[in-house]
Amino acid sequence: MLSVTRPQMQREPLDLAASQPSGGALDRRFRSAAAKTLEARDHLFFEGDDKSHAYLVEKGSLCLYKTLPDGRRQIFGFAHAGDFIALDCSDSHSHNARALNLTRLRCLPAHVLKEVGRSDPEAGLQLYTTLSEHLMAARDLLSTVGQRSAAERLAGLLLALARRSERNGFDPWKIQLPMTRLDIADFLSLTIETVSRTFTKFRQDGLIDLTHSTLVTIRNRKALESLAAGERD
Amino acid sequence: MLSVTRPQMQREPLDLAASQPSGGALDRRFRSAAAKTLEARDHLFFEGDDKSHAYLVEKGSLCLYKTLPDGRRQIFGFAHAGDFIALDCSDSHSHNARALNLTRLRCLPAHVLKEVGRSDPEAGLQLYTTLSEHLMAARDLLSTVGQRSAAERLAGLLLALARRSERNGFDPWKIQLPMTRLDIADFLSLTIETVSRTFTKFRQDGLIDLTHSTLVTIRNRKALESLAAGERD
DNA sequence: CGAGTCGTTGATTCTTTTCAAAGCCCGTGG
DNA sequence: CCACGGGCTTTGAAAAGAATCAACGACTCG
Repeated sequence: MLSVTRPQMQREPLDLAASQPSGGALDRRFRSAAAKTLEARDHLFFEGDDKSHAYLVEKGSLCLYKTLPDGRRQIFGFAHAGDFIALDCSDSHSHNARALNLTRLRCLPAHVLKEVGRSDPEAGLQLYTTLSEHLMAARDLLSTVGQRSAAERLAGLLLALARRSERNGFDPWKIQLPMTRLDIADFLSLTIETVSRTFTKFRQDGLIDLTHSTLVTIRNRKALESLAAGERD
Repeated sequence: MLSVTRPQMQREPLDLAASQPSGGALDRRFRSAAAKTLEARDHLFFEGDDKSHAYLVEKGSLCLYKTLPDGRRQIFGFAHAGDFIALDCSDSHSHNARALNLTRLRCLPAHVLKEVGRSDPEAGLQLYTTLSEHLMAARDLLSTVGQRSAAERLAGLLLALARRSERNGFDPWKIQLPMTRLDIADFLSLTIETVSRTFTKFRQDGLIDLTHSTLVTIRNRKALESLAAGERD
């Protein structure tokens, strides 16, 4: 391994949605755009589709993913209220977007987005910052998936969800999972069995309670944090 | 697994450097900026450092990586001549950058970059496209690392290097590896032993020749491509 | 020539996946 | 109200793939 003699600052890993306090100049453009509603499991778009619009999530949540020809799936993020989707600059979508539950979005035509980026410096800046955050999120997930064990990955996800919970004014100790085991597995690059077993292990070790398969109560945050930090016990 | 009934278009996986034909408006800004030279193994910057500049590589190559507290390392890209580094919009560097060999760069002060993005629409657009490409590269690598086997990952890397070779006017069948086994391992999230064994296996199976550990000749491109595509034999 | 770095190979271990089966939850309909 | 069915989750046993530990070989630079 490479030895680096400099101190390292770790960003919060797995910050699912790098959503800033909404209300930027870009937000305003979206809020006046056409609305759209999706049922659970509906796709907003598929990989390869022409990119007609960029989107702002107003309510609900979606998962963003890619698949290999044989069906293996990699989720690289979940988008929640306040998050932007498909901000990148390409003519066709580079991934799929599917609603996890009832979802409402605002749809800004792609050419308008490009025009806004050019003509409105403030919106352009927010576009730039948001894209940067998406990039950092992707790289963080990459190093999580590439370097961490199953337990470390799941601990990181639970803490990220807890932080999100807290940010939204909910109890940071009780996490209502918005996604299934399969979604978690495909996000963390594990199988559902491994995810399930890791949940069970966390419960047995007293790190969490599992009232229900979708309701996690954190019992030992310290332990989860030290796992997620990746210090290799 | 999720069943999607739509056709899927795969982007080229592992396009290491999404470098456009240089000569954009952004390039011009950099070319007139201060130059800097790094020896092999020198760091350009570390994670957490204040971001003073963004960079354009003029000659040589660097690797961009993150490390966990215990030293595990994830390389998420290599930057070669014509590539931009640290274009993202944050006050401190989110990763490390280290020269693989003798490297020359142009350094544009961060505040100038921001100003250029705001005031020069054409440069702003190139900034936007380049950042988008970096984002797609990160997501591609994520799904490679998350979903593919060791052989599939290495095949993908070799083909990406071959394409780069070709793009630069070199023989697309002979690849001069610019990085060590450790770099490859940390890029593909494998160990050096697994990388080495996979090279050996490719050689034994007649997919490549290994004149030297850093000189790969492609003998069966079809087979490599079908591996890299990820169709699961 | 010798030290050191990098790469290869072998034997073994470990984590995670795969395959298989059973349990649970929840909505539907009798 | 309870039985039935289907999807999701859990659990177990076996297998596979990659990591780890260890040793050796090749090449480079003093």
